[in-house]
Amino acid sequence: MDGFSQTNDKIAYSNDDLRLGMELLFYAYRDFIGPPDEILREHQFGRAHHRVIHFVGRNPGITVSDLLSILRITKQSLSRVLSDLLREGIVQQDQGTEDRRQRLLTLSDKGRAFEIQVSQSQRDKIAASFASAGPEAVEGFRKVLLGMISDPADVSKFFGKG
Amino acid sequence: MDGFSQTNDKIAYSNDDLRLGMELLFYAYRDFIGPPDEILREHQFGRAHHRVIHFVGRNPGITVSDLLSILRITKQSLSRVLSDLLREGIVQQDQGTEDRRQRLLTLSDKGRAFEIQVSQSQRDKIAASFASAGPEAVEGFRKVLLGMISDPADVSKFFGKG
DNA sequence: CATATATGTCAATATCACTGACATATATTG
DNA sequence: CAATATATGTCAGTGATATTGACATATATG
Repeated sequence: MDGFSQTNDKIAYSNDDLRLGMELLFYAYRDFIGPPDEILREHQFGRAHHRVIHFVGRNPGITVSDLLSILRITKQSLSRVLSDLLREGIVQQDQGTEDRRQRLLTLSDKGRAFEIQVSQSQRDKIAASFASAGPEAVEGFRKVLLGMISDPADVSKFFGKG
Repeated sequence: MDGFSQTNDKIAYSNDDLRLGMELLFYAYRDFIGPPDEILREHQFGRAHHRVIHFVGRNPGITVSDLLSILRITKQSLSRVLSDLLREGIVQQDQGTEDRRQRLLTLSDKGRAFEIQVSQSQRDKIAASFASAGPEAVEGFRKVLLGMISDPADVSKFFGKG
């Protein structure tokens, strides 16, 4: 029975199954975002800075508006964070060539080094859990999380599925 | 090859594999916590209130200090949120019988109804993703997330594994 | 030229978290 | 019993992250 009840060919998950899923997500996220905080604080940065660094690193040349739509925050909120990172030389801003209104964002060398340093604990944690859970579990992890994302294009466009 | 490279009997995940995992977690969490916000705002509540409602509902009679250790926040932070919920009659507080210093927290009928209302979108989202991904994927999702939680006892103690 | 878009900035406000200090009631221990 | 520890609550100050609203500039597009 494996913890769920079966009706015809559909599997109905109990309230407890669903709550467990919600809590696993809460706890994993809680423990995932915690460790980088200390390093960030030494530089007077917070989690918002980390998110920007991550997504700019992942998508070199991303525009401000695309970054806003990933982060789902307002430009006023991004502004403070981004100007910190520009001032510290972590992120670079270049005028777009096709559309010169755009400010294309990339990490500097310093920014790339910082990204690696800050995210190391997260990479280690994911790598350890992936290795321990095994490839089928990893595939299931991906499938379920992808199914919970409102616009899967947010993800796939950055991983060459399109 | 399935997207990862193999060395002996260990599977090494690429930087991109790990980043994908990090982003899936970010996006899923982002989209998961968004929808309840509107309902909460109508009651002048925020996400912190939702978390308290969830975990008190999940663990009736939980003590303040156990709740604090789940949420990993300070008692001063919890205080504001908890007093809102007590004032609104969502959460009830009873003196412990064994240890009368303790304040045992439970949801009122009103609180249980509110919990169902606020969390409905999250249950729907998880249920849909579980159903679409299939039972093996669900098991993998659980395994990987559990592996990322620093203290798995946080979870298991509430799900009768001990 | 008129309008739309991409970006930036100023100001006010709310939520959620923190640290530090101190108070009260109750339990535990020597 | 006296001393100490624990569970909880509260006051005060601060910081990070987010919001809405208003307005400005540069550039693109019709």
